[in-house]
Amino acid sequence: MTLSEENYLKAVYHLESTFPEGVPTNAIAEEMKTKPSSATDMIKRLAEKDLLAYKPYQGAKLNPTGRNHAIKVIRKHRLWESFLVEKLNFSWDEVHEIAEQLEHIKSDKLIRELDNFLGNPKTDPHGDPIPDEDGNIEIIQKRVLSELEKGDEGICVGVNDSSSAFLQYLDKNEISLGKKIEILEKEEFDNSLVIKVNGKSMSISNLAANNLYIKKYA
Amino acid sequence: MTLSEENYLKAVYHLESTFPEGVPTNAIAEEMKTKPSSATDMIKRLAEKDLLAYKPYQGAKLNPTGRNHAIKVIRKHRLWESFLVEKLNFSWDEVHEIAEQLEHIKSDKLIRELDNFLGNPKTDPHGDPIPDEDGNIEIIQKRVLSELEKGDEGICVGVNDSSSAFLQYLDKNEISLGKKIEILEKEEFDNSLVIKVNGKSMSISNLAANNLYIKKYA
DNA sequence: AACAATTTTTAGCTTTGTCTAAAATTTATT
DNA sequence: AATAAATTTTAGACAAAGCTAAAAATTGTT
Repeated sequence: MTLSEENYLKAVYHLESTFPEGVPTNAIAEEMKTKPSSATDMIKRLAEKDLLAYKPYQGAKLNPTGRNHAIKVIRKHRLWESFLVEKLNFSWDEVHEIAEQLEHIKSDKLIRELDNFLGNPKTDPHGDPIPDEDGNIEIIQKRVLSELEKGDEGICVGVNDSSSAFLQYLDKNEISLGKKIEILEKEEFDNSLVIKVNGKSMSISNLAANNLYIKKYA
Repeated sequence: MTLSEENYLKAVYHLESTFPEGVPTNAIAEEMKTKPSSATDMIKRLAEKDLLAYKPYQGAKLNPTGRNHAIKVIRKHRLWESFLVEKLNFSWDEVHEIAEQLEHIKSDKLIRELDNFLGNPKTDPHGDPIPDEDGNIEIIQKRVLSELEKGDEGICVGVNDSSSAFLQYLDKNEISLGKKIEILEKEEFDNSLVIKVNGKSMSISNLAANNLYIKKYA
């Protein structure tokens, strides 16, 4: 399994939630920042290797073997991100690129020991669940902040956009995982929200609210 | 700088102590487990990129830029080996292959933080010196055990052969870095030695004694 | 000095993963 | 249903890094 093959599997895995009937070539190409023709080539190779199902013009669907591989890579990515933040003083907006490299290191023992060393964390620094050794991945029920209604309350459990820009915006406004958020107002005009967090009220754009995951209080 | 280029630089660096007048193509090919023709190709590319001096049939010589790159890779390799042993319960014979992968991860901050996290170790688990951030590498004055004479004493400071087989042999005989070793006898016939270590005497073959570095007491 | 042996280089081919441009297929629109 | 638009695939090229086989240069031996 080459580095590039692993990255494609991961891309297909992530896109499957948006395209459950088959992930389009163009979507894969965009995710991988390559051209559709390149994506086609790679998808064919992965189908050849029996990691996914592919019918021309019908998109790609991981089979259990391929999904397993993808999940293993994701497990490694999220464990390394946790390591960087917990042990090496990285902030949550600095870890993605490095974890993209580290996730391809091959050693079962390494990742098992790393998991133990970190105390078997359940989620990574962005709130995403870390699959266990057998590939089981906990589905955290979450919704985007913008879905909530006036008066609703919840806690911040993750982000959809892991870009430095967004994460630093959150840092600046003291919004982090575990924080309690209450909807004070919904502005019809631009779908922005007024929320209460840290006892203070602030305004948050629809774009930002679309990228913040909340677990609503029951 | 590709992974392969980094590995070649490292190979040339290691071979320069044996071939100070220029590292022969064949030696590089052997070290890299490729064919001489492949080595020639790569050496030319590295010369093209101004990392080493190359004249056909004259071997390769790193220039300061190339040497710097090589040392950085070696620094990363040895820090990762230390991490694996100190933090993740690896033994010294298990770390080499994984460090070969980890040494290519690109992030200055990562390696700086890792160094601090480990408490800025001076040597790796095999006794090899870890270069500092500026590429300064301490030359530990050492000699192979087989050079010592009857009655000499010293402490074990490193190994020349990092193979699992050799390291496990040392483990089995409770020889590790820092151990005091005294030469009780030299056997003329096969150049084996009788040594005292851990208060017990044992016999050690010439081959083994050639791969164990000792710092002789002044 | 001449020939043999060794070392090194060159030339040409392969695979991986990318690209562009053109062809084919599917979807949308009138 | 026919045509336009969008998507996807095919065909052919390219760079990296390796290979084999053959040529060239160097070194060693008589």
